[in-house]
Amino acid sequence: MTGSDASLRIFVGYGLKRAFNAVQSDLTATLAPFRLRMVTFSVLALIGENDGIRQSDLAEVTSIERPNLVLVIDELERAKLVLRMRAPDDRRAYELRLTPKGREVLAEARAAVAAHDHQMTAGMTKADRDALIAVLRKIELNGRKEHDRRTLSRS
Amino acid sequence: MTGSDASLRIFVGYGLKRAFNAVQSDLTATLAPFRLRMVTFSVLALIGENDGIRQSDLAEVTSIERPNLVLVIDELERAKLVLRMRAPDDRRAYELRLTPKGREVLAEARAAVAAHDHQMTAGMTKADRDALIAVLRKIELNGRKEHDRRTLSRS
DNA sequence: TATTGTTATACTCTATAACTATA
DNA sequence: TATAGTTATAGAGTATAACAATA
Repeated sequence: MTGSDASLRIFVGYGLKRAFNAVQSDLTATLAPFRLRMVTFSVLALIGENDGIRQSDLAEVTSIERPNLVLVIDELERAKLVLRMRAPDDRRAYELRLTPKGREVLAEARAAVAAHDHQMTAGMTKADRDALIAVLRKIELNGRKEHDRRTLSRS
Repeated sequence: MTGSDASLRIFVGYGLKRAFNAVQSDLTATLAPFRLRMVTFSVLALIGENDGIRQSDLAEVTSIERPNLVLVIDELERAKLVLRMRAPDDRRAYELRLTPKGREVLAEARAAVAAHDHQMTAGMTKADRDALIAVLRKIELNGRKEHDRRTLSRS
């Protein structure tokens, strides 16, 4: 007896969870050779894209709580991929920048992640992928909208 | 400065994670009034769909490790939603069944989850949703295929 | 010997409160 | 008084090893 989950397969959320679990597991294996985790890869990419971004802005973009982001940056700094530089105009803040090594590792890891992403979506055209990305963004926004509705009605 | 994540938005995996986070957060709020978590709801639904299923088969279907599933069933049993009954043909095993209260709570929770799922996919037609579910399943299978490839090449 | 359910445990992820130094 | 970064900590969620009862 193997059991069936047809009654849950009708939900988008269930498919989302199972698809994400599969992707997460493969992505973790993809990033291991670079000594990166999903979260350190994302943060590395975001610093690369937003040179000089501050930790609190980065926390905002990633939805990572500030205290947890501190540890992520510590990890990237220890690996000599990222630098914390005191902001000249606000001595409480740090501006985050990639080191040359950080740029190099990011480029290589990004190529590996791109290959992984294409394998996960094997059998789909570029148009399919773009449509999927748009739908996922729409779901994310619907979720945020619901969250705001719940939050406001509690105030 | 708010920061941009365009360089990650090109990945399906990134969209998947962000969409799932939003859905998870709303689903958790949806299930709270029933004193259910995502995992207890899923397990409740699967027992409802597979009357008499055994814990090890349920662990297989859900990809939940056996030791962790024990605690989930404990929680559902304490809430009087599920019964462990000794299997007549194998006295090591338990057959899992819903109580009448379990069936009742499942029906109500399932209706709430269906409403939540539709809100998360607001703006999509039924055909859109079905197509999305099919794509997500495809990704899940691609992931499993990659996992098997990696696992076999290590043996 | 192998399997079912269980216990104990550890590791990761995430969330919150409170501190410091600056503003 | 508020904000940036930090520390400490606690709670989920998840994973593994080892055990008792049974096959």
